[in-house]
Amino acid sequence: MVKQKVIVICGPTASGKTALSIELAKKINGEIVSADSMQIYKEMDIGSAKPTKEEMQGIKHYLIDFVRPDKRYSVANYKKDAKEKIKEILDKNKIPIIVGGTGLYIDSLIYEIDYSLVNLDEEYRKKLEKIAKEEGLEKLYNKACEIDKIAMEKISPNDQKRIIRVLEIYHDTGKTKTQQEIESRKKEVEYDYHVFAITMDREVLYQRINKRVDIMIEKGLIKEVEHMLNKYKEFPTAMQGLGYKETKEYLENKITKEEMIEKIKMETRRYAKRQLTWFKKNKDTIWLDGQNDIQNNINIILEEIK
RNA sequence: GGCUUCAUAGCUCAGUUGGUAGAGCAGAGGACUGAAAAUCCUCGUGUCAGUGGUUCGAUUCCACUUGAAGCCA
Repeated sequence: MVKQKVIVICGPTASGKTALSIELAKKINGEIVSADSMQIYKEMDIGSAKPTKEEMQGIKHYLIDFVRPDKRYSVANYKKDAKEKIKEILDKNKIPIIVGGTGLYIDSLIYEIDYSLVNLDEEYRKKLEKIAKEEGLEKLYNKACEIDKIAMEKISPNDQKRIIRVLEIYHDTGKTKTQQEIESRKKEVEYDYHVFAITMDREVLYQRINKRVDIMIEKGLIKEVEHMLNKYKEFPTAMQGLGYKETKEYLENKITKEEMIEKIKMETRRYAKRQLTWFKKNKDTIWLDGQNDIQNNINIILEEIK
């Protein structure tokens, strides 16, 4: 049986994914599944550059604006939710277009990674974090090395998150991370993914990022963050979003407004760089020039998916 | 106008008792399997303001020039 086509459009922040994907969806009768770890959150509209109703032009968007900022959400949830939405769209005889900048989320789909093998034990994680803080990360690092020497060759003694993950996997399953990763990729990839990535001249991209941050401030990013901080108590992941943590620092009088703006710009530029590094890894990706005319890029996509 | 201080990497500044120099930040490259807008790793040659002088040798000492800051008039 021939696999059904799914289009993926990725690329760094501010590269023009939204505009391109909506034009494409109009042209091919598609619907959009977002792959963005911040646009999932409700009330985080300005800072996450969520597309507005007008921008969407009637094109249906999924996995945007549906999680409370005080809830935890992760790739595992995303993989499950996105697979559901893809199926829904295909059942309507439409073409799913995955659009976003979160590389990890995209990879969970295109490599069909199974996250259901391990359960998250928040209590155990907290316990490990406490040990790291009080007795030193080195203790956890050494323990992780005993459990999974192979995985630890690639993990720095300073990388707390990944060290803890090695221990978590072992704690929950009795298996090493190395074993678990092999098992997580046993399933055959269900769809025929065509991956497109947008790039452009670094200088131009950075200018677009700077401009976009200025616009976010004008649109009321500070008010948006103020509102969130008043409404919710905890932010397991939402407050690590770019623009949000810096605005929070400003509201707490830790930095000036100017420092906040510069910091958001700088961190966003760095983020864009990391995104490009991630997307370069996939050798099957077809690269599009974001400075090209949108119709041009759509033609390239149409040619590729014929 | 006079005096003083300063002029070193894109920025902020160390430093060289005279043997051509190094941090932080910025920037670049990379990694990434349940926090991923997160987390982590690697990377430092620049007419040491300019021109002369002293010296085997000057970014370092001296003179002048230019620029900046401060003080006095």
